[in-house]
Amino acid sequence: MASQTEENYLKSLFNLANPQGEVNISDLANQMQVSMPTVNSMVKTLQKSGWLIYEKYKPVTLTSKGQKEAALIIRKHRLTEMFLVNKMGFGWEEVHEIAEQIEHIHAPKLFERMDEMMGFPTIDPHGSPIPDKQGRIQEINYLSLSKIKAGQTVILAALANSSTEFLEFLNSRNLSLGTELHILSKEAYDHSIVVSYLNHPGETLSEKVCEKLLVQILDI
Amino acid sequence: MASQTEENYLKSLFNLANPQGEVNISDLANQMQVSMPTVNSMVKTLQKSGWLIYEKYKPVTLTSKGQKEAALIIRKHRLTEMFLVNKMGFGWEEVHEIAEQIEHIHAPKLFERMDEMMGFPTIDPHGSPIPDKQGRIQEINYLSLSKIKAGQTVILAALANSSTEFLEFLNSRNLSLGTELHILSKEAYDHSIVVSYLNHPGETLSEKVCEKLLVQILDI
DNA sequence: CAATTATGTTAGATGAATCTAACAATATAC
DNA sequence: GTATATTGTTAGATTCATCTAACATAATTG
Repeated sequence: MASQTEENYLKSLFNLANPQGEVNISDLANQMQVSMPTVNSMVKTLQKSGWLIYEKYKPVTLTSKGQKEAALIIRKHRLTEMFLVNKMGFGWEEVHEIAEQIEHIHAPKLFERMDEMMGFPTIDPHGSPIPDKQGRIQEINYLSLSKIKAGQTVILAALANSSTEFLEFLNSRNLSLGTELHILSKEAYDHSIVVSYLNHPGETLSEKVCEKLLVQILDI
Repeated sequence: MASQTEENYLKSLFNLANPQGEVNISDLANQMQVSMPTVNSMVKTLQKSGWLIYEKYKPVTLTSKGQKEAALIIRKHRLTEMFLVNKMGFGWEEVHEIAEQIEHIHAPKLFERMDEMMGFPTIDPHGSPIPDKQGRIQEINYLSLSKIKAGQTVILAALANSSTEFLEFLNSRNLSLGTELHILSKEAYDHSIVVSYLNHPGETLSEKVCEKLLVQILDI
């Protein structure tokens, strides 16, 4: 069984993996906020337990065992976030820190009960998919709002970033998942977008914000 | 802030304290399932942080800061147990192990929400008092069923032991908190008791069981 | 392609929480 | 009240997760 520290490395490895599944030591060190030698010794440990493949001076790759383990931790994290929002009345900006701790609890029944009580949700409060019990993750390919042409109507489906600051920004603009957005115009100079939704007739969203808003095109 | 390990020592110290608040090193070692030298070095650490008073070759005593900290951890444990039973449908025999992990979560709002959702309960699923937010614990002096005379009627109010085995025994006999018990007779030889309750007209309870059943006398 | 920059590794140290072996103090019991 | 048993302490080692300093390899770039 992986220690809490090891679990956090697995999660970071999973999230940092490029399309080939590779992760650089320096990126991992940066993500984990530890020094590179620390990562170096930890990847050796993780390799010994069969969680990843490591060769000197090469990026590391999770084994399928490691990928599954990571996905199951992410499953616990996302189920917890959804439970806190749906069953305990938390705001979507409050749940990450708590889920970060609860994801390490070893109690299968606890997470099964959460899942059951919520009717087996497939996404978390930020629109990210919840891996299933086998650690399989359903990849949904949303589009970034920054890629949408003026005139189109879309539904806000997920967020590419779920930092508290970003979530609080969205709260201040009354933006939540499921909101229908009409793209009124795009500014060529700074790539900002003007949208209308609900009782917001013309809200300007910067490129930085648009990149993080993942949407589905509404075909009417 | 105390580490998870330190929190467990504080909790054990709180539970093992005699009426003078003293705890022996050997009892603590036994409770924590570690060696005495380990406890010896840990009590020195805990003293440096002001959680307890330690003098060579003397039993240790929690400071009031240490007592409060311990009570607040126990508060989180008991709130969690109650939440798992009342809001998530767990049996009283299933919750200890989970609460043992969740009690170390640092998230005041999580426990405040649990408390709120349950209407601020004062006891946990095993009848033990839940310390308040200031770490004050309301001492309730129930009587052990083994001390009750034949002919009396009592209400099962709490348990002096909450091991899974004992709770499963009680489940098998349909005994739960709030059950009204009529003491039919006491056996002088082995101190067993015959009680009637619900649809159990004559159930014999051994002395060992009676000692762990804490009751209130029903004055009619 | 050689020089520079970025990335990765080794060696050695540290603090936390644990252990065993050996020793010391206190308590108990004839 | 000494001998024995219980309880507590010291010393020294171990494992985990971390660090810094120094060095090595790989990648980038003029």
